[in-house]
Amino acid sequence: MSELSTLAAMKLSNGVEWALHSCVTLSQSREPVPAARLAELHGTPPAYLAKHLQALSRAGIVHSTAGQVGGYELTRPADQISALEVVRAIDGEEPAYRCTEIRQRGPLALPAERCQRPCAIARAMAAAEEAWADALRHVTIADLAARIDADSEGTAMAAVSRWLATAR
Amino acid sequence: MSELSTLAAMKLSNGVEWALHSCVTLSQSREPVPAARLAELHGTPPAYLAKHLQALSRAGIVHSTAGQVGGYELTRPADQISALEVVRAIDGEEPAYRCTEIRQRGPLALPAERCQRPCAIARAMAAAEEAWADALRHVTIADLAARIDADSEGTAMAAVSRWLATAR
DNA sequence: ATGATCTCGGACAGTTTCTATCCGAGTTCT
DNA sequence: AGAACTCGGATAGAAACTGTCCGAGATCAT
Repeated sequence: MSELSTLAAMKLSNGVEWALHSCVTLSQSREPVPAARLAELHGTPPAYLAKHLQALSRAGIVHSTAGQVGGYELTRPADQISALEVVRAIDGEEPAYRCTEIRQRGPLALPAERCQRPCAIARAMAAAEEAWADALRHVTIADLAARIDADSEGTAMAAVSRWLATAR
Repeated sequence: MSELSTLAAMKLSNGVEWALHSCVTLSQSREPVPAARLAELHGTPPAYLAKHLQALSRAGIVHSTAGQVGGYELTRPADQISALEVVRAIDGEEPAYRCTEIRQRGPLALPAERCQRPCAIARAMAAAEEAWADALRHVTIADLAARIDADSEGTAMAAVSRWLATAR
């Protein structure tokens, strides 16, 4: 009788973590930062991180510049970019719970005309996701940077700025 | 310039929907209901639904009985089973966001002794997931059944009970 | 008591999604 | 104008989800 529990879970794409850290890092530099440099700082595969940065670019969160002095930079001040925007840019806009209209199938199927409002189960799941989104909507990249700095007693962000400026 | 958006999203297992509907259905019957019968009612693949019902059984939400008059039944009153329990049973206990400790990697890696508290980004994501869980924790299977019944003006649950009792 | 029928339970493939990588298009500096 | 460096999308590999099958166990009829 082994307590074999499946630890699958509502998996959030791994790139979300890298994207959030990248945005916090970018908030500490006014000059464009190449993807390879972000990958080196975060210890992640360069090519794969680049793919996620492209998603941020498409979402209008960062702006990319090509060429020798190119790289990525935030399009707006860090206090005007919410964590929710970043998560949605990487993970997609589609809700986690997708109702397949079970009530319209089987021997007790309801007619479509009586299913204009989402079913109660879908409503409950949507409300939960809205609570999740609200929590992330009110957290900005600037907030995250400030908290990380506080955790390190004000040394972390300065160290990042210093590292970004050196060894270009 | 096609607005090609990736609609991947924090995908929640499809079986969550079937499990929630199954629990609502089981709340309308005091006798065990076979998996094949639930699948017929919901219009889902019988064998695959059975797989998810096994997960509910392992989580202690339903009790299975073998044999000719066997099937699944709820282990507790429907007002003592939260939607969160059902979702967790199917989708797993692991949080959606998994921190890989980026701060401990790269040239600016922090020593492990200064990383006993989760990093600020992980804390923000955990808080959002806790808000999501709270919303689902306060919704019971009985609530869902009552709301579905209200949506159909009090006919849906009676129809389910009637269908379960017939054509055995 | 025995056999047959019906049930659940875990082990077995197919398909989609995520992970990871490479090379071409465009831009800047020499 | 040439060279070096950057982003961008198209291309393989791995993991997870989706779907299915057959065996183990229990109940009812004989």
